[in-house]
Amino acid sequence: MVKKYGLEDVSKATVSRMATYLRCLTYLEQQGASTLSSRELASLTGVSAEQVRQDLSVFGRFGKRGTGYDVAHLKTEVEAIFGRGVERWKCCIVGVGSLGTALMSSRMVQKWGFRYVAAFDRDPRKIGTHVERIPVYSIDELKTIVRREHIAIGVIAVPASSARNVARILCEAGIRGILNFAPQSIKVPEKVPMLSVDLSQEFLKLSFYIQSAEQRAREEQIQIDAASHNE
Amino acid sequence: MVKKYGLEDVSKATVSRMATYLRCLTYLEQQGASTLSSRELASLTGVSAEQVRQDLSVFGRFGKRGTGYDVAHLKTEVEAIFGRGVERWKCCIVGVGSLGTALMSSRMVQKWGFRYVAAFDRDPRKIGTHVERIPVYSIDELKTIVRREHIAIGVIAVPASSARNVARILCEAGIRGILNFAPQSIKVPEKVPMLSVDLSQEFLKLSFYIQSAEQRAREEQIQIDAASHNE
DNA sequence: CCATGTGAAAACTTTCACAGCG
DNA sequence: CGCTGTGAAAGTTTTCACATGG
Repeated sequence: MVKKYGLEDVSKATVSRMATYLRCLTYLEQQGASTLSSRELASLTGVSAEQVRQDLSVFGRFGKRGTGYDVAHLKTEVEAIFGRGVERWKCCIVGVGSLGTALMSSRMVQKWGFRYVAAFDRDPRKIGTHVERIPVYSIDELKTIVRREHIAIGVIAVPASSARNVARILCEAGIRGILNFAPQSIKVPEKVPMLSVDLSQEFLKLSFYIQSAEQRAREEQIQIDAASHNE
Repeated sequence: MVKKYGLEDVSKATVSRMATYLRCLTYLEQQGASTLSSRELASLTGVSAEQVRQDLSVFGRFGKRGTGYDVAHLKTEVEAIFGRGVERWKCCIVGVGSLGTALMSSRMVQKWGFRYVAAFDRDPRKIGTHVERIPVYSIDELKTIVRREHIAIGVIAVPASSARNVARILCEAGIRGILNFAPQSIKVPEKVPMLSVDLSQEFLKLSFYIQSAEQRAREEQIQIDAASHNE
């Protein structure tokens, strides 16, 4: 039975992997690849082949038995799952600091149909200017502009101390989803999806894994030493 | 039995949540809080109280029954788990574009003991300059400088097309861990921990969740309409 | 004969329920 | 009496194994 996506709850992990598959498919299409097997896609993304097939089967049956998947076709299907073609997503960014500016200059994001139409800041020296051709407004104008321009996505790139207030204003303005880059836990109404990316947390996690890997390596070394001692 | 951390394999999700707890504990300490219960920490981070207790119990027993946890003490313990005090982590950044510059100016990262000591780029106009007081070198000097300075963490902030090559050079230089911000799947030896953050993937995931939430809302509306029609 | 698609088993994660301690 | 710490249950995700179709 072919499942139709949307209704059923797709796991977070699957959504995350699907985005990775899409990135790989884009890369492969540029490289001129025409077909690929689940095993190849698995090896490129670092998951198992069964996982790739299981993930894709949530959304439909895209492969040909004995052959694999058609790169261009699968890419189109996965793009559709992420809403490409349905509409172009209008975005705004709150906080025109170094991170905000870096996000606005990202070509990658634009490539997937996301488009910044406004930026907001509190600093009077920034208000009225343009960053990457995007006009910078006062935060006081946020609600009016988000409503008027039908902005779908709000990106929070302000310091932790203002993040909660910005999230509240975005929700009141009727934003459809939030991407939070401030190092602060934020509660939003359940109907407004929010994803948080905390860059400093990634550093902390990495340092944990480094210590963990090095401890494992030391323990293996002790095993080897013990074994050679018993020779 | 009190488990000692390090040896056992802690799940990725637990490591991630521990980093979030640490962020909250820092915030609470600044706010002057002295103790907190698992339920409070849970509510602040959006997980269940049992989850908080289960996560913490992997590393030890830090609470007092009937009272909860001492904020300052728990913060110290969690910091220790992430390697605070053990050493200060020397970092380098490869790719002095807008994202690289934004990462270098992040005060947050420095706060946790991470310290940039070198930046690398290919652009001759950037080589020899300083960004945020950090010297910019040619990528050709990477191996020498990483080895000489004992740099632990390499941050990849170059375009996707150069990411794999940069990762290879970092590994050859004996880097201990990698944080990859390039939208590219990279393979590194198993002994070198690597975390990848793909900003454009976060946008894609968010658009999936927005559509998913809005479809759910529409279906609920149909339910309500049907119910009122049957009155 | 090859590789997908998929039920079922295994592994893992979260929640539950409550014993035990301050 | 309240809240932690923790085995065990429930729930979820991943892997396995193989039927099915090009």
